[in-house]
Amino acid sequence: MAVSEWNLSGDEMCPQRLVLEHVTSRWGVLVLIALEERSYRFSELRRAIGKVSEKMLTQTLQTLERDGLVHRDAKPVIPPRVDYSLTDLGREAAGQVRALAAWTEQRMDDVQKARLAYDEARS
Amino acid sequence: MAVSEWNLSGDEMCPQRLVLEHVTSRWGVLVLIALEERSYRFSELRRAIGKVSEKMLTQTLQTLERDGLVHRDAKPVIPPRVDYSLTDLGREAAGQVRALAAWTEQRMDDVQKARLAYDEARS
DNA sequence: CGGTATCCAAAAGGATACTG
DNA sequence: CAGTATCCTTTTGGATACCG
Repeated sequence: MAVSEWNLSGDEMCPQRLVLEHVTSRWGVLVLIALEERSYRFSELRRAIGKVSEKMLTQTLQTLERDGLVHRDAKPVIPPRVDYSLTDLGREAAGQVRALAAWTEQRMDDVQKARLAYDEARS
Repeated sequence: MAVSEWNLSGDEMCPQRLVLEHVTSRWGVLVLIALEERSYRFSELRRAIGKVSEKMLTQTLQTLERDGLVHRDAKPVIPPRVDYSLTDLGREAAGQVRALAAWTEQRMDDVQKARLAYDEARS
């Protein structure tokens, strides 16, 4: 696919670009990596991730569910209990995201050095 | 690395997370994929990508240059000529990003189906 | 040509209160 | 518990004007 086709046409993005944004979004990345290990309940996931607001976690989970990456299992009990897990498609996505995350971790030293050199050259 | 460590601590993100944001940012993705093919001049790159403003392209290129992913070669001529290319580190990053992009392209049909099913179930 | 600086509109994100 | 609804703040992005 050509570079220019990954861009906006008129006012909207191409659909691929949207999925890419969803899985690489601020909380999307963390949700996918967390759920790759095991399934989580809503509040449990919220604590695991750390500082995400209810609103953003809900929004992120709904987006990923709609894209078919996350499975939502709401048990009809009181108090409510909802379990989230990855679908097969979601596991593929999580693998890709984790690869990218692992790369940044692996090359972080090189990036830090580059930043120091860059800042140095300009001070 | 544990999930919670990929998150914010106090007010700032962990450095890995920042690099991840840079390479997966709206224009960062397109810049990396474009420069993976060949080097570009500023305006040429702008046309190739399509609808990016000067400001955002400049900002994106500076961020990626600072992270050591993009090499900036400013020729001392009039009119000015600046060539952008990938560093070795940048080529690695571009490979990862392209893998993720290729995945979204490959699985787009499944995602579309999931979306239709999701919307259907709620209408 | 390849930027920088400034201003403004739009979108993302968070705090709080409320509900089944 | 797991959300929804509302309001408000912060961030992002683009248009415009100017400079070396």
